[in-house]
This record gives sequence, C-alpha cells and structure tokens, in this order.
Amino acid sequence: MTCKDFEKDHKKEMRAIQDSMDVLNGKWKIAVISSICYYNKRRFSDILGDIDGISNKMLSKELKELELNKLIKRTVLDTQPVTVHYELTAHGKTLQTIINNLTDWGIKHRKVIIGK
Amino acid sequence: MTCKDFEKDHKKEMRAIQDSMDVLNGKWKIAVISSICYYNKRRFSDILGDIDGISNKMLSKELKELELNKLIKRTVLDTQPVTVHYELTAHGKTLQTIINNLTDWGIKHRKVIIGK
DNA sequence: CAGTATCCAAAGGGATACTG
DNA sequence: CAGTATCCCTTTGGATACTG
Repeated sequence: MTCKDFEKDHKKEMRAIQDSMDVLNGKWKIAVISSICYYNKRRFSDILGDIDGISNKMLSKELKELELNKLIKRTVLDTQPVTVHYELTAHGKTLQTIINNLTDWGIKHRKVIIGK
Repeated sequence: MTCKDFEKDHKKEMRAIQDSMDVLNGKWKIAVISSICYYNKRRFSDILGDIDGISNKMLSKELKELELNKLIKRTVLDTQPVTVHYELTAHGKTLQTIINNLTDWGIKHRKVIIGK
C-alpha cells in the first residue's frame, strides 16, 4: 500500500476528502440522490414517499444543501398548485463512481464484521 | 448514467452505503486513518500531534470505533510507562480506493463550486 | 402540492482536569 | 504515555402544526 506524503500533501488531501464528506453527509443525502437519480425527475412529495422515515423538514433541508452544492437542479412549474421537480446536474451525476465504491465497500465491510 | 433499480436493489444498496458512511463518519476518522497509514505504526500522542485541532477525548473515541470496525489494530507494548501503537489491518487498507476517490471528487467539486 | 415554523430531546464535540 | 471523566455548549433531527 502506498500512502501519499503526510506532511506535504496531507493538508490538501484532507481538505478534499472533507469537502466530499461534507457534501455527502446528512442522514438522507445519498438516499435523496438515489431517488432522484433513478426516476430522473422527481417531485418533493414523491421523494418523501420513496425514502422510508424521512420528514418533510429534513427532505427540504437536504434538497437545499444539494442544490447549493450544485448536485441537483430545482424547477418550479407554473401549475395550480405549483409543481416542483428535482433532477441531477451533470456534476451530481459524477457522484456515481463514489456511490458505487461506497456500496461495494459497505458490502465487503459487513462481511468482515459479521464474519463468515 | 445508469442507476440501479430503486425498488428492487435499493434497500440493500442503501444499507451498504450507510454502513460505509457510518464507518467513515466522525469529524476526524479519515484524518486518523491517514496518519496511521502514512507512518505505518503510530502512537497515540503522535497521532494527536499529526492532526491539527483534535482533542485526546475525540482521538480516543475515534480510535475505539475504528478498532471496533476492524480497520485498525491496537498493540500494547510492555514498557514503563506503557506504549501503544496503532496500525491498519488488511481490511483497513482496502479503504484506500475510497479515500482516493473521495479526494479526487472533492478536488473537482471545489472547482465546480468556486467556479472559474 | 411544496414547503416553513416551532418545540424539544438526543447526540456531537470542545476545554479542562485527572489517573494508572 | 495513554487514556478517562466531567462540564457544557452546539448541532442534529423527529413530531407536529401551519401557509401560499
């Protein structure tokens, strides 16, 4: 295993990792991304239904943060009452690799912890 | 972009991702892993010095959790006073890919957010 | 429908002091 | 050296009710 130079590159690497973690943190963030990703476009109440246990307050908060981080795009349709849909941005879609890695590692990890 | 089936695979995938995130969460976890990784073997007080801002309470907590998750190995040496060193397990070393991905994505993300 | 606002309990985490 | 223990403030997030 090779690790990058702790003294020299460490600060930068650390900041980069922390940036990623900050974006992904929050109890429901990845669930929200997955929901929007699968359906391509998804409305507020639909996502609320997709994710088991999430409250409207939390969904609202997570969506705002994802939008601030330019991972999703929010579109208001001029209907009565208003309809809003969310979709992933191009940048949001680049998360796919990370999400897949996290999935694969999580499965392996569970096996290590539970044992065989 | 292809996304896995939301209805069918979603629960499993979600759990796997959450498992990974749980392991990596905590303000200092990745910093601790990086420190131990770079130096191969590292003592408590050394790690404390490596990571800017961490308290002994938090370091103690993070180390315990990492050990519970079998990512690091704790060895007590019979000296006076006691010496303890920490090293990554084989399982801990498999995190390298994820850490690299998080680093790369974090750098790209920063560029997207700051803009050009 | 798509959120906000409010209240409140639990968890996270910093500072400091202490122990074998 | 390698941690524990304590205090205490901040953040997180659930439940519920309300709004344009």
